[in-house]
Amino acid sequence: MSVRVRFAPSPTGFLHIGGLRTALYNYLFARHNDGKFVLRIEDTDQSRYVEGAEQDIIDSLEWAGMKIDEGPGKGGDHGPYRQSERKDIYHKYAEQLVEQEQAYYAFDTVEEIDEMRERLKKSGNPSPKYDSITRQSMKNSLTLPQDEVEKRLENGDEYVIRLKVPRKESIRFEDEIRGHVSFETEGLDDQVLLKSDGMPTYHLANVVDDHTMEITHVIRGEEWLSSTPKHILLYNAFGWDAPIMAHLPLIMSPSGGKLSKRNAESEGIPVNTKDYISGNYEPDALVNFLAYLGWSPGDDSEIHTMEELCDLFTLDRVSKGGAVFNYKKLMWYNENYIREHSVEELKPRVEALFLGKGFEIPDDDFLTTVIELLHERVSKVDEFTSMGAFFFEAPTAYDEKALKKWKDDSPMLVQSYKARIEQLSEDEFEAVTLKDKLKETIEEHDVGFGKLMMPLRIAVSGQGFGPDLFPALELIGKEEIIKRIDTALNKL
RNA sequence: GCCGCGUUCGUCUAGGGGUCCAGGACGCCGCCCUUUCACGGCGGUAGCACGGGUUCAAAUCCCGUACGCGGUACCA
Repeated sequence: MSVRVRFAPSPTGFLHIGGLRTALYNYLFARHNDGKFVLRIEDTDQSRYVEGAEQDIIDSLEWAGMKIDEGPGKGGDHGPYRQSERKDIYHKYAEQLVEQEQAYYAFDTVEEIDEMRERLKKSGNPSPKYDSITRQSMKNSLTLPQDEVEKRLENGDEYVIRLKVPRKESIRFEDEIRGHVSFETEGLDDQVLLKSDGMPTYHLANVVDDHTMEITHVIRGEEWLSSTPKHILLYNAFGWDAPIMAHLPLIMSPSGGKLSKRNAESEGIPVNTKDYISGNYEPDALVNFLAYLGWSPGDDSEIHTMEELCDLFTLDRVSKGGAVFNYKKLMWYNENYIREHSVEELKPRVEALFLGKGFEIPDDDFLTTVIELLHERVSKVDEFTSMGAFFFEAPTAYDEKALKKWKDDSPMLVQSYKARIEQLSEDEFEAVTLKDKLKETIEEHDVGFGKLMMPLRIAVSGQGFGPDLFPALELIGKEEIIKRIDTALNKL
């Protein structure tokens, strides 16, 4: 049987980075096994539906380099791939369960259920359930006379369909990642399968879809582990074989807890994939990083392309414990990938970034040189424009920290250097010569290299760090450099 | 509360009874390279949650405790 996996997010907002990793593991597993990667949109909660979320999911997957085999907009033999378009299917299956007496209609209002729970709580039951005991005193097709049930149905009274969860039964299953897992049905509510708005709940829709879409492996976050017995119960009720389950460890925030908008952004970690896109992160770096958050190939390797990851990925190497998101490691990956990308690869993106900042690029050689000069020093592609702005315009301000290196003798030294390079013709204004002139200057005044270097760098770029200075001076050109030195001498 | 899952350096992890006084990576620190900033190279720092078993031998197996996380909805 060929492998089919699915990524099944709900369109309730932008795609979360944890969701992206779940998608990634599904994708890697599919590719590794020559299987299919299906996207299914779980839009059964109309109140939480967010316009544009589905597109965001699709865009995010594409950006990260995951190709969908079947899904909305893409098509396939198992559609539709949006749950809101499969209502009839769920109805049919829910009714089937009622007929089989494995489920029943319930007419209780939310208020009535709350009341029941409150009452039981007061009488000492800490976690009251709508279960095999309490359902006997509620308004449902198990307690109401047959004709009243029919009348209510005909009248169009609101109802839900609930699963008849057995009273005391052990549900055991094998999880690919965790091994043996078992739950008792005691402690489970009679799950609502069909909501009063006609939509299925996650549990029903998920099971029906996974079965009808012929999903072989369910790879999802650990937050679903305790729902799995409900799903097993459903598979059993339908007489279907359950797919193989694999529950992934959660991605945690450095401050503790499941990575969420709240606890992540306060740590400087973007949570939505779109933030990584607009933040100019390298998709292959993020993918590499995410793959290693909860999985490792077992050797000492760290850097792998998507293709290599597809090759290496197996579920038995996924770890069980939650993994804390390490932003610095992500940045390390990002730097690595930038360095691995050639100047030619980088060029269009960097050009767009510079243009976006309103800088005019004189010619292609100029851009090439700028990128070459900054290539090894940049950890995110947008730093080309922050670190490299001075190639295009004179510094508008001088970095305060850098200014500490602007000492009493700095003006004199800079002045002295300026006098020397002013003598140079345009042709002579090149890196080697400029460096020689600096040597001459420091020798004359008997000071160390840094004594002149730093002030010069500050005068020209406004910063205390940056690319190799002499080629930068050459690129910017004599006239402009002299001008910047004069300005600095004036201001500082 | 109840149920479930987890726990190896600060973080991601390797390791699944002897080869482990625990290996790699990020971070941090130091040195070298570079008369600048980086890159790079080299080295250092730091860990088997705790307590009981089982065994000649336990990071590895079992039990318990602690801690963390998740779930407990007509949300997914």
